[in-house]
Amino acid sequence: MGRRNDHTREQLREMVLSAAELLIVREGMAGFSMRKVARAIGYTVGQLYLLFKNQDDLFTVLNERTADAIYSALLDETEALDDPAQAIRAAARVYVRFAQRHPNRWQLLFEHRLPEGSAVPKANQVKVQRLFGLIQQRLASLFPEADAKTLRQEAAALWSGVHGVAVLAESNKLNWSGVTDFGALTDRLVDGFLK
Amino acid sequence: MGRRNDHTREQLREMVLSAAELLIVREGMAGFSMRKVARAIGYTVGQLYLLFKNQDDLFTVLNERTADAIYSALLDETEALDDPAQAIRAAARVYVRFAQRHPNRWQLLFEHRLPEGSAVPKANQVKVQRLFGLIQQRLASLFPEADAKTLRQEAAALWSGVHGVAVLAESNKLNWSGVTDFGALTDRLVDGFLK
DNA sequence: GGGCTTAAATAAACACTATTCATTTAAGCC
DNA sequence: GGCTTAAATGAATAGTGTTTATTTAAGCCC
Repeated sequence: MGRRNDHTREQLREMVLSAAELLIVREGMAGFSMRKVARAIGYTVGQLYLLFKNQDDLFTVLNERTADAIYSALLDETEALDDPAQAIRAAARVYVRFAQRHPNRWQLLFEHRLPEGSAVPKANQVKVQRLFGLIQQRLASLFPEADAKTLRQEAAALWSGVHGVAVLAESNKLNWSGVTDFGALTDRLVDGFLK
Repeated sequence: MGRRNDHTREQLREMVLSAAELLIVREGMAGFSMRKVARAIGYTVGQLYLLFKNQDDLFTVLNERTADAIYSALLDETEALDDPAQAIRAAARVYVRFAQRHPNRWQLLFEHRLPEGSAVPKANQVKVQRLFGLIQQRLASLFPEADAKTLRQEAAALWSGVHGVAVLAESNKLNWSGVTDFGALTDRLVDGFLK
């Protein structure tokens, strides 16, 4: 076939994105291919390259969405909490749980690298930093007397730690002998830190 | 050519491993290929498959070596230290620095996944757990009264955190606004924890 | 309605990849 | 010197991302 006009360009992009996301969820990065995505939406590969610059571009957009999903999850579970310490604990647990429940999307977000030379787009950086911003705010209201710089460093240390738990919960590397309750592990880390 | 007998089977394996490691260091997982390795040692691809089961098998052996290298680095920088708190601080810094200095080997170790179904070989698991064991010991001598179980959990929480700093130092994801001194960040995390 | 323009979609090609295996080559032994 | 056997090759298979000439049909004008 040639021109069909079944869908608008925007609709097509959306179809590609959701098919790609489903494929990532089901088969992970290893099982992903542009041809599979094309087949899933009933078009040929060539069409994908009229909608996205290349595979990395497609991945970048998917990662934006994953960052949004994490942000929403964090917001949902913390915005009702007034106590900043409790909010941080809840946020950490949500973050770790997201990694466990959506390992393939998590991996795409944090392990996929663009070819060297091409920088991560601003939009993506902002969306990822926003996650961190939530914690920084809570920490600020927990320690109102602290100056901005130490606060940022403190937040970075804390959230690096939480990120580490998430990474290991998801990958099962380091295979902790006997430690399986990552929720408790997260609490331990956060509580150890907030004192 | 056919049979040459230039090298023993063991020598050949060693040649493959060091060529593969060099390639990983230089070009990372993305730039790696079996053909490049074969070319580098002056043999054809087919030969690689007489020496290693497949690419994943080769990667698994490389990862064993990386785990060894990290273990040696940790041991070198901590065995002379008597104070367990200082030893843990030093170990954490070494761990993070390794990730920064050898990002491609680090990535292969912690981000490469075997196809689902095939388990990580025992030898590899042991070599990675050994890293964690070092910290656990130091923590044990720091808190002699603690029971084994809480000690393990405490060590897991601490080392997850350190691992998180390493991951983020190496990947530069989360792009901390302004935080560039990951050594200081590591100290902050460890010190926050040891209290 | 028929022809024209133009955008949408395809199909085929290119240069790669991991992996397998029949075939060839040569080293070591009788 | 001939035979056995292990070492090494080379070609083939089935995939990959990406590009591009070509085809198709939708929308518009006469």
